[in-house]
Amino acid sequence: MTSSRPNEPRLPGHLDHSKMMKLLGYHLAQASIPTNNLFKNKIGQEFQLNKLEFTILMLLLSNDEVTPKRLSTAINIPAPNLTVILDRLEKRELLARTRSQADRRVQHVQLTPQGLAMAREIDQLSDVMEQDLLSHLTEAECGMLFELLKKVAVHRRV
Amino acid sequence: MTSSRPNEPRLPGHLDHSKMMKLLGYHLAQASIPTNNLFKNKIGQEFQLNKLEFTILMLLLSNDEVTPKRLSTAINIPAPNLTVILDRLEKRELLARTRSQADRRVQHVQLTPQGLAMAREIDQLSDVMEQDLLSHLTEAECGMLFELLKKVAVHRRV
DNA sequence: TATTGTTATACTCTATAACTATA
DNA sequence: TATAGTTATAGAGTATAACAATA
Repeated sequence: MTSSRPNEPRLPGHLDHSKMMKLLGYHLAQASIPTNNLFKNKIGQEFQLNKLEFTILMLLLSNDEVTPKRLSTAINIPAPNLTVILDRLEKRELLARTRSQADRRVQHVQLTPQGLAMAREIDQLSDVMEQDLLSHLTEAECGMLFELLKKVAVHRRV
Repeated sequence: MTSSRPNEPRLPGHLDHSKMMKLLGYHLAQASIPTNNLFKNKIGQEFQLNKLEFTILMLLLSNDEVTPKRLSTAINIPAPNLTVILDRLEKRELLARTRSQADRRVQHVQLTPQGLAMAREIDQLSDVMEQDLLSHLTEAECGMLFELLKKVAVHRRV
């Protein structure tokens, strides 16, 4: 029952996890632990933002004429959930929603001055965070890792 | 406000996501979409297992003398949540909990014959899933990707 | 009749405190 | 007094159906 390779590295708890070490999904999850923790410590906690909220602020920083519809498509969350998130960010006066004149069903979502300032700040902070995270990798390794992850991500037809 | 690189690849919803494309965490999340979907379609749905339950079955397949304590340490979930998961799997008669004779506080968690059969089946299925997922990568790329992800995962001191 | 966005709701996951039984 | 495991509970995150307003 126990693994035939007793010198494999083991999990905390000293359990053989060789059955998972062959799975990409497991490695992705393991690699996500430090990135998620770093995000929480460096950005999430201080600015009271979760990953989705962070992403929304970043998208608003680089795009005009953003609507909830386009956002929910882009980040792949159901419209009702996005409504709640936008409510939250609007209540904090980080963004504002205005009705389109051309089509009154549509809303335009824009950063407020405070939202813009915060978005710029966390954008810069994310660069620092990234340097820390990737300090163990050479620049070549880093480029390779990103390219390989993109190749996996493209496999989106499932 | 809009990105200075208008020919960058864009997100569904046609949004510029250049601010996220520089972040490892974002690439990990994007790459996790197909792996998670594939897991759900090939294993999760048919066997009614989530990722944690799958991991637990795999750990039980390769380890003896497993206790809830060791499991909760290994997969890093709070003990109360593990109790609920083990309850669920025990009710399905995939595993059994027995009191240790040496220390009656401790439980030993073991696969039942059905649990063992299922664990072996999903272990083999996970190999097939993996082939599909990595079919876009050469063997060298695949090895490189795993090594780079391990390097990132080691960065666990955060 | 279709689309944008909202409300209401339910289900899962995750996190914490308080408890029991054993040592 | 400390440890293994449980109970109860609260909070996030996620998903779906039904609705209002507009086209």
